[in-house]
Amino acid sequence: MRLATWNVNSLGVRLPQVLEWLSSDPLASDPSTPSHTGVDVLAIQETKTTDDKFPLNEFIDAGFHVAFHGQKTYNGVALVSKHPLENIVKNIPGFEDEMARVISATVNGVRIIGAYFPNGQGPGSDKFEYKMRWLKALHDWIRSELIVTPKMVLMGDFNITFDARDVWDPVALEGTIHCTEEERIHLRGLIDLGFTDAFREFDQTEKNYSWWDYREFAFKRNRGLRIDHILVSDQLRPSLTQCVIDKRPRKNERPSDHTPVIANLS
DNA sequence: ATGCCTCAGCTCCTGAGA
Repeated sequence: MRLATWNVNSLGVRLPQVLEWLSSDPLASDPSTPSHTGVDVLAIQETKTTDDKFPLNEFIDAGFHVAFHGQKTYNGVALVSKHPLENIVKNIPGFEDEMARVISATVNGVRIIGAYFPNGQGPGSDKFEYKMRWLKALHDWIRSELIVTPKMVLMGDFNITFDARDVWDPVALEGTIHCTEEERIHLRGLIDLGFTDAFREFDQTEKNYSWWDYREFAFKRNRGLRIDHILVSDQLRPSLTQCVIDKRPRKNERPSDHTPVIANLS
């Protein structure tokens, strides 16, 4: 089962790119790819669209099942799947939140959680405080969910780097948003529940990122961050065979500032 | 340089993103 996550920064703008990407072989550029099929489940973040305007028919016509949880202007998440999506849950149960950031469903017996973690703006801000509360709520919820469905994938735009390898200039950006110790403690807290960062299970080239600022030719200069992640639970880890970042969509015209991350489960 | 792009919306400026 091939899984992917992509912050599209407006599905209204990026829908054609998403459909094109889904219909292509997302790993064709990787010589080690074992097969040539598209993704089974794609988690989308920042749809920036209300549910009544979600392009449901476009995905259905392309042969996909879809679950979505949107809001006006900001946030919004969706799961696009070749297989039926069961037991759909929106946001973190018990955590009061007007923002649409999480959507979960079971596919082929695997619990899949797609999430758009808060940005957090900067340490000391109200938004940073919200990010910390949200991360705590996510951790407590995932801990209990893992008992129910130990085969679990948590993927999305985490808005947190693991360490210096995920940061184009770790010295200059130390302690800034996405790179603070407080955020990384929460990220490691999720790992400690029994997850693996799929990307680091495999040999990767250096300076391998999933997001680049639109400004100052950041992509061309590879000034990026790795903030989009796929975490697989301990029960799924033995079946993990590959994890790559597909940089090709970042070269599109009118690209998202994020690019997809893909993991393969045998 | 609380900027540089990009996107949505009570749209020709502002807030937010990361």
